[in-house]
Amino acid sequence: MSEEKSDRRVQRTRQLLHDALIALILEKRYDKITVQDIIDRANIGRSTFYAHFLDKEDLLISGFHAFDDEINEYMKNEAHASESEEHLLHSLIFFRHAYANRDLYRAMLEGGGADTLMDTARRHITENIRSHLAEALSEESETAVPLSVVTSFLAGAMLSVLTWWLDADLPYPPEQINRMFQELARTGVQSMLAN
Amino acid sequence: MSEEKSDRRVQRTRQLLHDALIALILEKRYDKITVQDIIDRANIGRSTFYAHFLDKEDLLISGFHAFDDEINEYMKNEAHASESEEHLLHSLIFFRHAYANRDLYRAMLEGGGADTLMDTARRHITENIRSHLAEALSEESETAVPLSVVTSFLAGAMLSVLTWWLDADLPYPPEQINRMFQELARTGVQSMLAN
DNA sequence: ACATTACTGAACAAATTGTTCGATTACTAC
DNA sequence: GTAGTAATCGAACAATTTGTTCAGTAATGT
Repeated sequence: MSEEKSDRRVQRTRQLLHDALIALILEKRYDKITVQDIIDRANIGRSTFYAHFLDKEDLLISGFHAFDDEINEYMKNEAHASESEEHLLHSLIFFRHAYANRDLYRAMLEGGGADTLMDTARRHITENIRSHLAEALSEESETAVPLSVVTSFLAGAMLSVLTWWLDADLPYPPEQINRMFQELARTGVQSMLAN
Repeated sequence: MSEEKSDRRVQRTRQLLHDALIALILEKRYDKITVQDIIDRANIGRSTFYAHFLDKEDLLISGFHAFDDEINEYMKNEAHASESEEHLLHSLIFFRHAYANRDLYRAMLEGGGADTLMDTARRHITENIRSHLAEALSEESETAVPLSVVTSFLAGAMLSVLTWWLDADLPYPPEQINRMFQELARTGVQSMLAN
């Protein structure tokens, strides 16, 4: 797992640019952010920017890849720690990770115009859910609702609740919001209406 | 309900511009579309464009308002026709309306970069669900899960399933996809795992 | 300490945006 | 139908933004 980038300068430059972009996304809409804004904030020369990234979006995507690696690492470490039989997807891990990285998540999920990130996040969660569901629904159990629909249902609900939670400024701890989500996902809204 | 715009020219111009934008969104990402693209497609002069709209986004939003009015009209007409006691939200109406206006919905939900529309759509659905739920959960029924969370859960799931359905090229009729959604929303995933 | 590699900053063409204005055309009301 | 009003056209414009180039300077690794 040795990093290929030995030169500190490239690490610093890339980090500064990523940080600057995240900070700016939290301030204004992604599509209103210019390359000039980014390099001013990062205090990096114009030509240097283009030496590292193709354009603004390349920086954004590249930033997400780093994030992607991190969350995968995070999941590997936390996966066995959580009682996975009990839950129908690793949602707690997402809530915990979002809790620890609020700003990044906010930038990702609310940052206007940066739906490349939203899409990637959705794909990520969707994949997680799909694999999780696939083993839960052992082979031939034919259900009335196709796997794709269930997956899309849960992924959408998950992302939406996550976004609401961040938007509302984390009114509950990760464990609690996760319990609510799991409850809704498992038994549906019916139980709430039955009293 | 008289229209204020008597002059045909302005109606034509605005319509042409709206149509051109929708067509273009279905072809390429919203943020890659220039004003020049739009007026070329619509065959409208540059100065005319700016006589009607502030910029590209203004055109987009204004287009959605027309859509917004239409779906409200649609819901008023269809609402009593559907047996609303049976369902926990008017999802069937959305599925039907999306079925009848595929292209517009696709442009709205998948059109890269146009998340202004996605947001508005989400807000619209959220509002619908909230009011619907509010009366279902009569006054003081204190539930473990707050209304905001349920609302966000259902709205996200609804939008996600709707998008999946459009993406998959309408593999089921509106009634069927709606049944699946209602089933998942009402009884959750539990029932599927219990066999 | 030395060779290598990255960063700087200024200058550049190209594309895009949003505005202005006089000439032309279409519309409505009468 | 015609006259007056209002909308459209199109060309020209400054201002931004983008992405590239290159020679000079600084930092880095060995």
